[in-house]
Amino acid sequence: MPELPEVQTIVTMLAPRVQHRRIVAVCLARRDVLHPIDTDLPALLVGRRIGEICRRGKRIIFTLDDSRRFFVHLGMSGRLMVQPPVDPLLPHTHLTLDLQASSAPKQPVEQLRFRDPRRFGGIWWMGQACCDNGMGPEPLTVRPRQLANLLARTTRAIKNAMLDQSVLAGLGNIYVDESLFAAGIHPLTPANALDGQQIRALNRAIKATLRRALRHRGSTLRDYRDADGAAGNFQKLHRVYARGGAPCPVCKRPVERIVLGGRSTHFCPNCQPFTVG
DNA sequence: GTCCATGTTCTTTA
DNA sequence: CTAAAGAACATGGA
Repeated sequence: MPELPEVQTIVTMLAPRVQHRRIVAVCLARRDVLHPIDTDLPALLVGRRIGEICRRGKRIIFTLDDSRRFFVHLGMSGRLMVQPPVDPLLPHTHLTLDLQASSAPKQPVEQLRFRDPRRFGGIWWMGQACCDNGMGPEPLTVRPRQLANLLARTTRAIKNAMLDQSVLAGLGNIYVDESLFAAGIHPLTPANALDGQQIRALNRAIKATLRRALRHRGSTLRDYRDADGAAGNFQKLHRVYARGGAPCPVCKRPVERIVLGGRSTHFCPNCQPFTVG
């Protein structure tokens, strides 16, 4: 569910609400969302203050005041919300952190809650480690030359290459389809067959698509909610994603839906012609 | 009952 | 051997 714009929206909201607050209690409802599974989370977290919160790919990285870190990945259905303890605890709430009230600007005791019905997401204890191993560059800042080098290394369909987090970290099914449409590139084009002009178009399309999605607070198809439980708005502006059969917003011919790598892929055959060479 | 889903990782195939 | 394709994971909604 959550791709870069959704994850970034949550991080931006979370930062001012949890930064510098002390964790006074930890409730882990089930262990299998925690990695390594035998991590003693209460011992590591209780008494610590939360420092910086940042995003890397689709990961939300929390740095503690002892410079140790953990990250949360939301998987398909994960949510992170900040709410008062009196709010009813919804099913599939796997982790709750009680955050101390601060005295200065009157701030109530609040809880940071992680819910994830499908449990594709989870919490990863990092310690002092860096989590960049095997992760591709950030799509918002990757240089065209770097993008060209990454894509030249593989013959896979460009759609599959862009979904690979070791190529680019943060894109998912929605933003790959939307970026390829904006760039006018057919999703089945072999990644190493893109010419210089297509690479430049794709580089611009990825950044423009992500920035627009960020302005609209991400896409809510079904599960995604921000840190206050509010839906995103960008789904209303999708041009091809989940619009199979609907008219292309540019040429009005029907958007096509195919299955690629076991996942639905949407494109306009007219605006994204298949050309190799 | 069936099919489908925003992600990742392990297994199988070429 | 490597790269790529496919299956599996768990739950809920249509």
